[in-house]
Amino acid sequence: MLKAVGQGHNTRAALIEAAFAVLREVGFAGASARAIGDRAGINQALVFYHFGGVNQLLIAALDRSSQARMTRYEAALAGVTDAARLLAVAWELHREDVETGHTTVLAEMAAAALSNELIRDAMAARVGAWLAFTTAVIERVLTPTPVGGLIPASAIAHGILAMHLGADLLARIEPDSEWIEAGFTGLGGVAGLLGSHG
Amino acid sequence: MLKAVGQGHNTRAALIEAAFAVLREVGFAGASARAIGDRAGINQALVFYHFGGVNQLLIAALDRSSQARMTRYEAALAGVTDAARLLAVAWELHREDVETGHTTVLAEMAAAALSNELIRDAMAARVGAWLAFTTAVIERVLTPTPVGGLIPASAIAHGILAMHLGADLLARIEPDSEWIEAGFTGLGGVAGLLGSHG
DNA sequence: GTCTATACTTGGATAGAC
DNA sequence: GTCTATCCAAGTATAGAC
Repeated sequence: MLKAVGQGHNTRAALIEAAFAVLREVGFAGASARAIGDRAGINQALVFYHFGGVNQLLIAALDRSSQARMTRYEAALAGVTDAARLLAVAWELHREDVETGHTTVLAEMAAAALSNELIRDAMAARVGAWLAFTTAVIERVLTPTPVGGLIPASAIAHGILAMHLGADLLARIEPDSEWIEAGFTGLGGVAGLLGSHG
Repeated sequence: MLKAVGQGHNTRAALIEAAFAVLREVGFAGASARAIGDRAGINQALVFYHFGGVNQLLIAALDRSSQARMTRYEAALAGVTDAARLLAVAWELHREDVETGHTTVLAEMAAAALSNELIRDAMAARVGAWLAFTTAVIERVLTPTPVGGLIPASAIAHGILAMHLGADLLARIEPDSEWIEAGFTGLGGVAGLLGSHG
């Protein structure tokens, strides 16, 4: 099964990386084959040769982003069982996501999902995986606390993902993002308040 | 100051309404002058005559949407002072926003703000007003409770807006939105837990 | 596998008739 | 104030040379 590919793999990877960068910087509306090709220093025709279309390339970029972050999240949250530590790690992971643009790309693809069936289906698969993962973590950490019985872990997971995406949208307009840190530390206080009589 | 305008006002209003509808259904990416004109049964050239460009029309639609909802919110939240009632009213208002598409339009414009300065500035003004309003409500209701001292009202307001927008993005992909109601009722339970020893 | 060239489509925007 | 006609720019997609 030796495939005598030359530059093929490199080009594919370069296009995926460029697609990610363009998606991050000018969003779905600006993510044309030309913009991505230019960004990668590669002819726009190769977008169609390698991926069959622009949206398919964007989905490939989403997949790579999502997979990379999933590995990171799994590693960072593996041993976490108490709520205080979960908040600290989650805060760090969120910051990483925002700074590296992964959240922006996810939010842009979610926006694009409104009118594009291909993207919507691709997003459904990825988001489903994230919800399952987050629900499992929440369940593990929150079940023994008093909040555990009040809100289903799955509902909390949905809320976290929504907040994650919404925070990115908000940051484009209101660059002052201190509220997130205030929220994380404040939640720690609330957890203490609840724990003190659990 | 009698302006002898004939159809002008009607046309402007029809275009704004059509812009809202298109934004809601196919998002910013699909909101072209032609799409909006067709939707209104009006020639696309009038978009430029009346508004100077597509983005300006979209901003006018955003403004109308935002203003209409602001009046509604002010009326609905005027007399609310306790947390349980706030949750109930907020849940109803959120549902209205989602069903009528106001949230989707806001989220699409937020997505567009990434690469469009005009839209970003317009959004900044509107979002600023919403944050101020929400912060005031939160402050009034939450200050006397134990949570009041832990998280600044402004941070909570940012979180609520982020969740509002994020929930809309999520709903495009995961149509199952029961988690929101579960979250609202769950929060009521948490409030009770905190109040029982405040 | 990559490039150039090109056909085709859509969208922004303006000029000019009515 | 509204419409038709039109120009121009940008984007998708394919064919064919290398």
